[in-house]
Amino acid sequence: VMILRSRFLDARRKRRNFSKQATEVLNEYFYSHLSNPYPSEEAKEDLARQCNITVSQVSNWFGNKRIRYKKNIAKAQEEANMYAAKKAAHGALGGMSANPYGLLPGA
Amino acid sequence: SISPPSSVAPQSNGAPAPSTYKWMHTKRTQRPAVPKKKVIDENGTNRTNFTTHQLTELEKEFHTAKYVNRTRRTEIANNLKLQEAQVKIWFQNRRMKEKKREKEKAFLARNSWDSN
DNA sequence: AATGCCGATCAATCATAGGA
DNA sequence: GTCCTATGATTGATCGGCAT
Repeated sequence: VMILRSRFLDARRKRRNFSKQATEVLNEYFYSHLSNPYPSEEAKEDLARQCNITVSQVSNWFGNKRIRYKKNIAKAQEEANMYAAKKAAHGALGGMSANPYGLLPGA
Repeated sequence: SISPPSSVAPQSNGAPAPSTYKWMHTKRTQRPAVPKKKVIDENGTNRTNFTTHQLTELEKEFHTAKYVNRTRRTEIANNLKLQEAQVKIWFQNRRMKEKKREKEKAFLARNSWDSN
């Protein structure tokens, strides 16, 4: 209790988890851009609107996601494949084909 | 719309796709300390935790001026026992923080479609 | 060539939410 | 209520680019 951060001042740190749908939207974007999960400012604003959160929160989410993904690639890749499969099954006719996500569990 | 720190993954030919991409390996030099001087911590974590006093003083200074001269910066660093670079970085981060808050505020105001 | 600032990000940590 | 993990936010410091 010496230096202690006067953290109690950070009342704003009253965190609330994002809605399930919001997390779903963010994850879908993240895993469909796994080769470069760095949304542009515009993409962030778009995601923010879709998720009903702020742009900063979108930035925080991606920052945390990237770091934590790296922390445990093995575990995260399962989730990655899950989203990849989900997208593949759902977006067979979708309108995208540039360079999807591609993961290989064999590693 | 610009500044993706790292480009895309190799994705050459034949192979389906890499299981890992460049951004996943990027190891930002594990805390090499600020600019010059080096004071490696117990393990190498050089993220200094400013004391409440230091932060309070820095905030006061910021309230006076968003930017610091070289001379003022030297004084502050001396008084607070911080590296000049740390003071410089602190002000930089502080300005960014303020700007971010203003930005959110504006965006939020724009979003609240009341104006009836 | 050197130094400062910006914008974005990193990386570690804080503090709480959620689940067992 | 206790303990542990998941997760949003904060922040000192780094990276690349650009300006002075």
